[in-house]
Amino acid sequence: MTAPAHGQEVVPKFRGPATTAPLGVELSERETPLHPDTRRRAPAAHVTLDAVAREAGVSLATASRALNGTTRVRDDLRGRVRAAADLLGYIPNAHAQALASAEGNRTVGVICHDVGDPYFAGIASGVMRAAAEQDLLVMLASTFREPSREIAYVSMLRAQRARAILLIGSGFQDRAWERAMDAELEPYVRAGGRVAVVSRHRSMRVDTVQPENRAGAAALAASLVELGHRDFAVLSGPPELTTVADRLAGFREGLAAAGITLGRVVRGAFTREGGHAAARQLLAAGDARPTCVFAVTDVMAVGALAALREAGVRVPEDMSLAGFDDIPVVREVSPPLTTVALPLTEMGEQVIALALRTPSRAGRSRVLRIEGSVVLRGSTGAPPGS
Amino acid sequence: MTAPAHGQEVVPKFRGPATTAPLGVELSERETPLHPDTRRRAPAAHVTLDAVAREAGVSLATASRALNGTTRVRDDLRGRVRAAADLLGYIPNAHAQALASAEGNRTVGVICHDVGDPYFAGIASGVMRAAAEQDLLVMLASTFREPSREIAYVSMLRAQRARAILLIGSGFQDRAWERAMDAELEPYVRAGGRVAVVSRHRSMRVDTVQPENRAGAAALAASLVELGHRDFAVLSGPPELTTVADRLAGFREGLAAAGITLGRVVRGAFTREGGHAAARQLLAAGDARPTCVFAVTDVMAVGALAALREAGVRVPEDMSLAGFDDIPVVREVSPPLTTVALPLTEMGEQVIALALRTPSRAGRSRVLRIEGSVVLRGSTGAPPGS
DNA sequence: CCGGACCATGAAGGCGCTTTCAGAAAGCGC
DNA sequence: GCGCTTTCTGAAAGCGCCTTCATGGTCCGG
Repeated sequence: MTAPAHGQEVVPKFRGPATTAPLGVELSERETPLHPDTRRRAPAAHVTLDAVAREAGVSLATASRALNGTTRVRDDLRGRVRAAADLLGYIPNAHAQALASAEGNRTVGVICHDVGDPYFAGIASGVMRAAAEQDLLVMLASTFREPSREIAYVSMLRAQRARAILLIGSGFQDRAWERAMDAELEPYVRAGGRVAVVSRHRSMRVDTVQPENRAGAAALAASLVELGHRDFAVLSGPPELTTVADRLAGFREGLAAAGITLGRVVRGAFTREGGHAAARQLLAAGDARPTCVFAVTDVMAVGALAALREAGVRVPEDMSLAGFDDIPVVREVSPPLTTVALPLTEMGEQVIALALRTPSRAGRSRVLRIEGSVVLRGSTGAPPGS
Repeated sequence: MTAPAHGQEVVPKFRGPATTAPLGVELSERETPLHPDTRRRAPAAHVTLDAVAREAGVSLATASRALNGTTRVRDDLRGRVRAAADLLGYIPNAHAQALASAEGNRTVGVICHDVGDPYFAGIASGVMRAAAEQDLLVMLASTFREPSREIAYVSMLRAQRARAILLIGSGFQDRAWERAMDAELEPYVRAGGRVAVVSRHRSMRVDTVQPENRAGAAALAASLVELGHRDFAVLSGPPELTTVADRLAGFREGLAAAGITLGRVVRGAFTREGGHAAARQLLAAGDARPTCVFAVTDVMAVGALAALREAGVRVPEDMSLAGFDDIPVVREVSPPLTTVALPLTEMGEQVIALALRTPSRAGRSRVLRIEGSVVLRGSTGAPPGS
């Protein structure tokens, strides 16, 4: 569908004036020297193994064996093949390889909510490191928290015959979605695909890296009570996320153990802005203010901290604030945030290891529980007037 | 290819004891219900188009056409094929598709230094968003700043016949490396592959999103001079990174324009810790302290800020501090950092757009210049004693 | 010096799909 | 009703590679 060839090609030798595009960016073209044959728009075909074999004067089969080392090949032939491959710049076609060999390809799929979020970036970083060690390529997808998109991605990864699919981040408490996801995953697993997840527990019979959200939140609550707090509020996220539900429940349990009932729960988006808005909403409410606030994620806590500062609420003198996850940024803000630390990078490494490990007895899924540890930092202190 | 049915199925009803693993994590197995035929380790073959065609009672060719809509197919047949595909849970084999059609596959490769770094996470996020819109799958690789690994990844992406390869982040000023990279990229481009980069300019005749590092740093310098500063220091990164060289040079130029010579330049790693260490080193030196410090990236600036605080140096009262990039965290620290803002997400969207756009006249590579804008925040002020 | 065991090699058959190419069916004007 | 064009369908040829399978050659003991 290329334009009909002109008899004469006219390339204006024109160093484009800096045309100014919106947003303060500038687009220009620069001329580059080119090999004569590149000018013709005839995408030089890729070098195939066949060409290598011919160049080396051996059969296709031998060339394949020489390059992959599957079978012994006479040394001199192997040398010739290698040399030919080099000379021609041969790169095997991974698709053809995957198709021909039952071995499956060397790619794994990772689906998270948003790589831009430090929580996922941390886990993804761990996954990448582990993948690199095993010589695997990672296909990363961000769902931007849209459940349907997550399913669509699983489907795409299935089409790619990814060796494993990793689902990172809270699932959704939605029956229909769960069923759809299960319907997508089940045939994949049956066909030999591996699945592992981080932070999901409902209806998933797959290997899981499970942060102890509930216990962690409970422990945090206990620590905060110990500081002297009695009036609490929680900045919560979307209730359909299992992580949110667990942390909230855990926090409640922790308080209950000390005979305290949780006060207000304000709901916000699972982002910095969500935390900011929730905190403002909390302050706006006329009620007596809590002495301590727990944001279900650090990302939200950071937003909340900003909101408190803007409102002139001193942390921790007027109000204590705590989060969950221990993303890097919480150590940089001031005061640094008290939180429940999760080993994010390590979790990423674990989840891929779990997926790739030889499956245990058929039908058994493993659960790797990750205990969070409460880290008290400057954002929490004794309640005012104590 | 289904497993032979058993007469009787015996599934041990055994809830595995929780075996405790190192690192405060706990590994346990849980039993899951399984379809009888899943027990046999005979990875149920994938459903093929052939099966769908047979189920629908049409030829392979028709089934293909019906599903892809490449040619008109009688409505009732198309319906039957669709239904059969659905029923069987057919998912096309992307490898086979890629191999058969010259269309190439729908994946793009992205190589960055480290997704865990907020700078790259921001750009990656933009890439992912744009890719999602175009229904593309992204293969993401982190080099962890090892040049050779970058080349290896390009090679892997070539093997995958990725539609485009995006190189994100500063290149290395190293002749041998450049040559090797070029040798890898050139055949790829000749074969119709697209390449686009962010922040590279040496020896690359490819589409580029180029932040104006030099101009940005110069403008920052001018702004700082305007605040009254005369004594400057720079916390610099690995000199082989082009970005570092440009920002440093730009900052020098900006100062020179005001007749000022740059004082100390302390070199550190391109990380938070690198910035921290560099700042400490700067303070440790007996010299008269500069009144203003420029860290070549925000990530380093954040580390430097921590170091200054630890050393009891007040920012900006005792010393001003500025960074470059405007990653999200700099707005959260206190004081918030002065920096040169780059539209990271947008840059990610642009670089993929650039790569995917129909190539301009043969041999022309486009350069999209991104102007950074100086954002003065709390971390900079008038020099002490003024 | 011959037969069998062993090995490296080449020919050929897929892997699952797209896409010509040719043929059957249907619609049209004369 | 005939010949023509216009549609749509099915057969078959690959895409690039791996992997039996069979073959020719070599090495050994007998």
